Amino acid sequence: MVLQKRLDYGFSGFQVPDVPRSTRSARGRRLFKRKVEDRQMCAFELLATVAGDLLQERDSCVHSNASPGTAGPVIEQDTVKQEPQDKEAPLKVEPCDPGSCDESVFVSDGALQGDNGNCTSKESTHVSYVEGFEIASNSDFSAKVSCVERTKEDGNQKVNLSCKVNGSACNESSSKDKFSHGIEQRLASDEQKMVNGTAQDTCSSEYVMDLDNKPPALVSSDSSAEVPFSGDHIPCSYFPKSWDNVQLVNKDDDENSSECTQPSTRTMNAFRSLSRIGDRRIRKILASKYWKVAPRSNDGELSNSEMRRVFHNRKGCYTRQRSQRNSPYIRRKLFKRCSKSTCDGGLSSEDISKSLVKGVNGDGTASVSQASSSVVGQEASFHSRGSHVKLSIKSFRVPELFIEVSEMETVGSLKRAVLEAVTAILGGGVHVGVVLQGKKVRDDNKTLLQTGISHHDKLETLGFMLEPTLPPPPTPTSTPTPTSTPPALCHEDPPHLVPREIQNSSSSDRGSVPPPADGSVDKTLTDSRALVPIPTRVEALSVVPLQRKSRQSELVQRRMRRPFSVSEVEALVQAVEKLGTGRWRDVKLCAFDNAKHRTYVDLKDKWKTLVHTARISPQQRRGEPVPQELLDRVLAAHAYWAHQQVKVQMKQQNEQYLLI
DNA sequence: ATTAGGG
DNA sequence: CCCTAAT
Repeated sequence: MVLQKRLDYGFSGFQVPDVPRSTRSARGRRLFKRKVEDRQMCAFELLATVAGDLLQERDSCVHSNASPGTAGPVIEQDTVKQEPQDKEAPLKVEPCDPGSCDESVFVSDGALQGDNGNCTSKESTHVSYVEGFEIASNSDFSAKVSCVERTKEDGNQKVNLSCKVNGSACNESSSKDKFSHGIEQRLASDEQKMVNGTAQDTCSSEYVMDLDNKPPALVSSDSSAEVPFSGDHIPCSYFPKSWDNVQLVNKDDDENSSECTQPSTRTMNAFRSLSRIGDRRIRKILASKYWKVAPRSNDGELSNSEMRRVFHNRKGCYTRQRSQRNSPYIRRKLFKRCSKSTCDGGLSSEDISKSLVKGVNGDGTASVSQASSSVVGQEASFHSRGSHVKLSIKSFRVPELFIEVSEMETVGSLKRAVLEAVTAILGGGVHVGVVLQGKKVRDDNKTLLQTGISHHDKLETLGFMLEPTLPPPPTPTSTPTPTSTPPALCHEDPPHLVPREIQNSSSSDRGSVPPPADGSVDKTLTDSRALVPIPTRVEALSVVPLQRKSRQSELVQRRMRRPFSVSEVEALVQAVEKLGTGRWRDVKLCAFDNAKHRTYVDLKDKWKTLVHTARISPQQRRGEPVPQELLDRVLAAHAYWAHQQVKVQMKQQNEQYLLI
């Protein structure tokens, strides 16, 4: 079955490295404007455009305190609006340790593709806060950018533009164009200012789209943190061929616009987002369903071990996502498109800075400004520069994912499959949750069938959540529910040592399918909030995905524990009786060929534990009790094959001896 | 890719 | 289950 679901992602704390200074932003801005106008740009690209384009100059990263989460007053043009609640997360730009920042920016100028507009002005940009992304199943990227701040540098004059964009087109009920409209206005206004010179270094504007009421998550300022989104390039073809097919999704109803809490010295210009943003969606259907992913060129960045880790568990899941298949470890410039542009030496992949961004509180504003100003003028290597941009992504949608999973697979394997697919895109650090009909499915051991995920009707209500890996899921632990699918048993030659009757009786239930559990969905769902993309405990969450250590552990999290069911044990025993203890691959093929989550290593390990279990007293055994009869067979088979092995060795020795 | 073992 | 050395 093929699941095509949208991923509603809920975590925060991603860091996005900043982009090196680039000279070509005017073009980007125009493009941005145009794209927005055309509504052909999905939020994600919008983000890419805004962020990538605007982030270019770290040096002049000026940062504003915007309170994306709170509904704020409308900021009139040329008026300064001071937002009292600065608790929101302003960004802090800090020098980056070059050594620790080996990641490149994920934001690129993809949106600028093909645009050869004149680049007349230089612009520095800085994304201060990204609220989130939403990527819909049908193909698009959309993003909610909570607060994007950019600084435009015009000669010695700098204009800071602060943009708050939230997700999709945020329009009033009827006008789809308001979004673009507003942006347009803003742009026009900014440009006007630029022209008039009215914009001083503290002029900022804000584009506000639908806002999130939740406070932004702060990102840890650990410079060594990992940057999930960062990376080199990802194949250009990763992106939809035609952006005409992108849709803007407006998913929030939070109509409130945010305010800019900027320093009073700044002139602010705010575009007030239209109040009610309905749940409407403005969309253009994506024509091409499949994105192409070009094979990844060897960038030699992945060590063997890394690769291995990435692929380690793939066998168990069938993930049909090209990006994953072809470029397993995509944690590189996600937004990089085939833009060969870079007309004036703008952001090229090489330009991407490796520094990371650090998130900070509002009070960091001053420091940020300082930092940025201090760097201003250092045209040189972005490498040396240490500005950081922090982005917090609350939610986003992932482009179409095609995941093929057997109905007999467990929820856990489904999660892993999704996780792998998502990880390929995001770079890991997240945990995938499954939501069905509004309820979180917690039992990873249940099969999809048992959970009801196989029905189309229910499929509609199937959703996934991405959560930070860190807060170890307060798993109720219990729910042993060993309902694994009985493996196919080998129906073949009679085992040598097992009494016939035992064999028959034990294999009587072979092939039986566990009755679908009625309450497949765990009703003990903690709270509906789980579905809410925004984590409450921002602080806690924010730090998690950023741990550098996580690089490996995050990407390849430990496989879900899946205790062997009795029927599986039975199948294993039977197979080993027949094949012996040294042919795990054959055992796998024979008895667990359709159990994707059981590798031959697993089987070997299980046999090892079975032998151990059989040797200890029943009181010492844990977990689901294994029938003594099976354990007896385990010991018998173990002894038998051990003996066989000795015999073979003796024989070989004799042959050798004779030869000599 | 498998096997064998230690952790 | 994970990790690895050795095949």
